[in-house]
Amino acid sequence: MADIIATLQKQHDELSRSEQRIAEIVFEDKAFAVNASIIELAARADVSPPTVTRFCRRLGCNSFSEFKVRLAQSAFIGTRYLEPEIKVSSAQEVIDTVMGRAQSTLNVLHENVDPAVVEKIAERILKAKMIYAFGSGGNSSLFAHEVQNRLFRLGLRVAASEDHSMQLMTASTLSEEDMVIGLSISGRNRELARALEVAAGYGAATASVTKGESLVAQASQLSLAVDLPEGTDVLRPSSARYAFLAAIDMIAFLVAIRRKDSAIEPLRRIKRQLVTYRDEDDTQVLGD
Amino acid sequence: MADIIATLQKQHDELSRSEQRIAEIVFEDKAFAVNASIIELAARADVSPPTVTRFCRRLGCNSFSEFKVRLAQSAFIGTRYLEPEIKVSSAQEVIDTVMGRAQSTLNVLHENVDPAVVEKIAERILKAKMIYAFGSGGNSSLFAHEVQNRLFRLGLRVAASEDHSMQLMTASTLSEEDMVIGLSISGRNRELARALEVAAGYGAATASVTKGESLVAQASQLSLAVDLPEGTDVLRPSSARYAFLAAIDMIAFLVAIRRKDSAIEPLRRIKRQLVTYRDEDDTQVLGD
DNA sequence: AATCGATAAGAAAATAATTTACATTCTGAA
DNA sequence: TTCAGAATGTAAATTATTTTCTTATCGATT
Repeated sequence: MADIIATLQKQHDELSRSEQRIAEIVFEDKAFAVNASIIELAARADVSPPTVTRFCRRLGCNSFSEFKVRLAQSAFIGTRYLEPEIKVSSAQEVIDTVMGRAQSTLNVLHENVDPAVVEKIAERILKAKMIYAFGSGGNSSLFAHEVQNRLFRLGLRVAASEDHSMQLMTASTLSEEDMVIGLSISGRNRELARALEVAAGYGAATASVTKGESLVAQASQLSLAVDLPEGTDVLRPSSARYAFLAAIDMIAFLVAIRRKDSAIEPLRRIKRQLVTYRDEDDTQVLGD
Repeated sequence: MADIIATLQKQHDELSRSEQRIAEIVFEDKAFAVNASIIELAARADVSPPTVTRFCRRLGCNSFSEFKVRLAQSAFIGTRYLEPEIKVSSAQEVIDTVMGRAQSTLNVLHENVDPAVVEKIAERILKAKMIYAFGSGGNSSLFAHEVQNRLFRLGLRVAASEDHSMQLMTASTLSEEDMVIGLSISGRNRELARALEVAAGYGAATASVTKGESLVAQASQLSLAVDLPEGTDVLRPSSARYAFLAAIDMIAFLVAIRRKDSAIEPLRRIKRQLVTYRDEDDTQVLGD
């Protein structure tokens, strides 16, 4: 069941004028919307109650109260994120803001992610003899290491690189047995796009997790689109991080499931090593 | 406004017998309670509707619908995702599972994070002349780099290390002007705990983001507790990642706000370099 | 420009949900 | 046992919501 605010944003253009007015108010003042009766909300939007009911139906709810419940379930979390410039100063406000943005970002990804692409990338990973994860810049290099971190636990051969030159050189040594996964938030990493093309030129499979339609997306055979609105406030932490982590999570999780039997043994071994070495409590997280 | 489920548990003993029966049902099946009408809920608890109204009032709500809204807002609603073993096989199920766990993990963090500690760590970071972020193992080393990635953008001096030996050697060179931030999911990283103690021994400030009460937490002066239930299924991706990322996000965000004026300039510079070099569209994410 | 069809939106009626007011039934202490 | 007070239910009143039906609006077509 999708987040109602996300649905609201997505369907905004398909709403009638009155409905958009309701949407506006809901969006602007969720605290009001969540507590108001249908009559109050209708009055404030200057429409009739039946229009509000129709508005709820259009959003996939059976009734106004179902709408309110769904709104309450997401409003709490999402409130702050969508409003561009909020005054934030106390620690509690920072916490709420960070959480709100993270949640909202994940919701946006959830709404837009294409299962077919996740499936295809996972399948291709399973076929590869060796996998290279490429990403540069503070964030995307992190993602490359995350890919490595996740896949090696499944007993796959995988290397990560954040170095453009290494990426390019590596790409030119590949063959049909190899696969390159490119990571880029912006999708404008020219060097990465080049490396992907070179790799493909030598027969390697290429995939990316990046902005849809971007340079990097176009340079790869498979591309999982992660499209997120990024604010303009320079102080704003890039909440895209959560979405990329989740995207990688999805791919890795599916790979794990698809090769379940052969994946358990490497994990067991890693775990045993860590436990033996560190202490006896084997509930600890794999590899910290 | 307190969480309604928490209120429910706290006031449990002061409720009458019928009210306790209602509480029971709400607690057992929140999904039902949140969607049911007062009549349905009353019927299921085998009480009359007015008793339900009285129950709501006792919990500090003015009406049944206010109660429902508060219930829907309760973070506990999200915890259904934490239920251990769901059979997952299709890509869509994987996506839903990954998203659900990520959201739940974030909810748990949101519930438990201590704003005072976030504030203290941020304040201490602002005082330090140099910051070292230490973490090892696939996940925690990622977090160390995340700390570095976030703080250098604010114009702070920061280095990350995932190497135990380097951490220990570095720790022994520090002074009052330095600060070490230790990252560990499990909190059982003995080498990290040692490095933190050594650093403190030489007068450096020490903080950690790790499991509460753990070895690493005890070894540091300030510790932001991130306590999450970790499943036992070895195939399960560690959703703790999201919570740690968020925890770091909170600290970095607060640091950014506290030194707002001086933080904008470094960010502006980083951005200008990237834009000039890469392309003209300056909406791209800082550092990809 | 006139007309048709489709969609949107409101009015009023019908229905359903919730609350209030009041009556009854318990419970436990004197 | 009896009585005060709390707890609960019944039924009425109120309020909220939805349905049905009508009117208005807009755009396309002739």
